[in-house]
Amino acid sequence: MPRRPTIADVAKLAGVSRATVSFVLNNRPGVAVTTQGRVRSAAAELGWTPSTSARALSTGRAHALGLVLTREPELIGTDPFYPAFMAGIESVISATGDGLMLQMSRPGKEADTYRALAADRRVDGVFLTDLRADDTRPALVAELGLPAVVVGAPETDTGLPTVNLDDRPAVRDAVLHLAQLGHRDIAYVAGPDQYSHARRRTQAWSEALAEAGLPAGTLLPGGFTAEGGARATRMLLDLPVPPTAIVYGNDLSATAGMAVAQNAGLRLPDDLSVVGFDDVPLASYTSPPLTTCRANPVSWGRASAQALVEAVRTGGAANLELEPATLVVRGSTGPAPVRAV
Amino acid sequence: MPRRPTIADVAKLAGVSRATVSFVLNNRPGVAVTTQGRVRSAAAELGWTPSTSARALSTGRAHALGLVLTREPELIGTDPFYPAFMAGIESVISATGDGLMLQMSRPGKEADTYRALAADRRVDGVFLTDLRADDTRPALVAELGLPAVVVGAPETDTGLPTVNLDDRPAVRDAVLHLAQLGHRDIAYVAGPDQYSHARRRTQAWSEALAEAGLPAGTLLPGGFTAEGGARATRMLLDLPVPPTAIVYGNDLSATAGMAVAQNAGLRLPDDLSVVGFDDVPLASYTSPPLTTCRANPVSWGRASAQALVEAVRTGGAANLELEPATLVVRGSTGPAPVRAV
DNA sequence: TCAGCCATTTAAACCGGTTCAAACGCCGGG
DNA sequence: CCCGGCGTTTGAACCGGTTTAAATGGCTGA
Repeated sequence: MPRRPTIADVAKLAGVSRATVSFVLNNRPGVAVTTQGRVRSAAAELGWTPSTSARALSTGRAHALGLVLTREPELIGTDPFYPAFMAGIESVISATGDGLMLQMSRPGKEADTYRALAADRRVDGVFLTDLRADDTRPALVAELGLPAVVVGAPETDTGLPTVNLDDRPAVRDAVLHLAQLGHRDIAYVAGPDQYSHARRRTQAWSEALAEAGLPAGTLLPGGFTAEGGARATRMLLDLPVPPTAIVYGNDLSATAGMAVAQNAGLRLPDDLSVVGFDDVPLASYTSPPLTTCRANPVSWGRASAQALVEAVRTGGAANLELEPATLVVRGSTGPAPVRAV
Repeated sequence: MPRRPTIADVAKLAGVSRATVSFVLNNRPGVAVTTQGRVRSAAAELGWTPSTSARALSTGRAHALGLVLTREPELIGTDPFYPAFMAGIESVISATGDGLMLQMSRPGKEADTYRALAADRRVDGVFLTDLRADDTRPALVAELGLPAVVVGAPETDTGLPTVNLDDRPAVRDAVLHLAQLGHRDIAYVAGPDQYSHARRRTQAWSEALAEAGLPAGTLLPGGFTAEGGARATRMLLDLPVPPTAIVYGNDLSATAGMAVAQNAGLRLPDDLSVVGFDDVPLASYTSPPLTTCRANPVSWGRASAQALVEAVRTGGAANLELEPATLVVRGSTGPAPVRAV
């Protein structure tokens, strides 16, 4: 196992000093073209790549970004957001040569995680996802001097660059779509209330009801889980006057809710209309296919990564508003059943 | 923004040399207890944590492990494996103080990814997941001198430490369970054939059929996707004599398959029995609840991380066999329909 | 009293890059 | 012929740790 080459080996082979090699590598002006050529071919011949840790030490930049997954263990893995989001990040940082450091953390323990990331200087900046009401993380990263980008949650001003993708238009369209189909009793099964994005979707539902001139609907927590969706659905169906349509905070809850309704003997969408959120791959293949809302987490990851890279480089970045989520109408929504008066 | 403290600051405050601080930090023997105390409280007072990059440079270890996601973009995110697996990894490396570097890579381009990881010395070792037939990665990491642990795929001897979790007993149990219910025509909707684990499940199905004294069943590709599962199911139901039971390579395909069957007017499990694989959170909440196979990806991640840490430290690790996957019987399997003769 | 030993501590080199001030070689102009 | 200036190159310091060999100092036994 030959020792891997260092900048000194390249310098020797090219017949220049280490400084010159470094200049060429970072294409700094002021190096003769012929010298550049010699250095580059020497580097290529030796297969030399600068050591990340050495470079990190002297530049003070880790060349890595941090993503902390603060979601509850049982929620992580049910959510299609993160993998897609990470794919978006990757598409950006693979170009800049940065790495992505992943940390998992249980809610509540997160502050330590960020503190550790900052203290170790393992990352140059972090993504803040799943912001919650009164989230302490924006203040924390500010205190730590750690560049950060907030993913979502634009209304609470954090003083940090924010990349936002508005869920609300899709939820609003879903409600209006149902209203147009004649539904007047549209319930909502919400995600965990502490998440800003979950609350925002709930709010969009309630505002859209008002906009459509409909009475307030029943609101139940579904926790973004299958179990929560199922339980909420059972409760809704047990009401003296059950809703004719249910909008869910995500597809997982919605799919579970559909199963509950079908087990209860309801036909979808004839007896009950259902709308989800996320447009998971399964959504087109449920029975009936799920009407749902589609965001673009890949573009979100891409934009967030660009913003964070920018923030690391310049100390700040502009807020960015992405294309909002849209409604995808499929078979799980239909005309409201004619109800005995 | 005060400059963050270095080891020199701690040394000065404690009235010792930098070397002593380093010794205390790595709890090396030969430092007086009183000195240790002074150093530790000085470090605590300054809130000092050693810089990862400096440490990485002098020790030659990056204190990070690499996970390359080589799955197709459309498959990533539909699979509950990785998040759970990463949670398992995290539980180990959070104790050792290591980090987890994530890289995404399209199949085919992966060699470059590993090469880059190794060249940059960004990670001390890598997890090799989703091994495929004639996978070049084991040879590659061996050539690069990069410690690695193979996750799954025990039968193809890679010369690398392997952590395995046997899917087959669960699939076998599923087939025997169906046979006992009177099914004689049990089809299989397989995952992508190039993945070793997908092939192994297929093989388990076919062997179990033989063991149960049943004729060979129909085998169709489902690609581990919803769409593939739906398509395969349609083809199976269109057969002159459709199977009375279908085993799917994963829950996603199975769920999509269930929807297709129900849309075709079949009642489950009366007309058709269905078995999945993974036991995703949704599985208990489909209609009917999905009979499926359950592995433990968290324990897999934990064991793999332990093995990789060991391999990095000592240059090798023992192979490890985890508790095999088990069958979870729910409502989607039932007695075979009585068929007109 | 002093050599010798042990426990403890330290100075200095090293890891592999980056960066700045200084040196170099070469040119044209005075 | 010498000097100033420019384009190019380089020596050396520096980043913040680890590690080794050597120095220090206190104690014991002869």
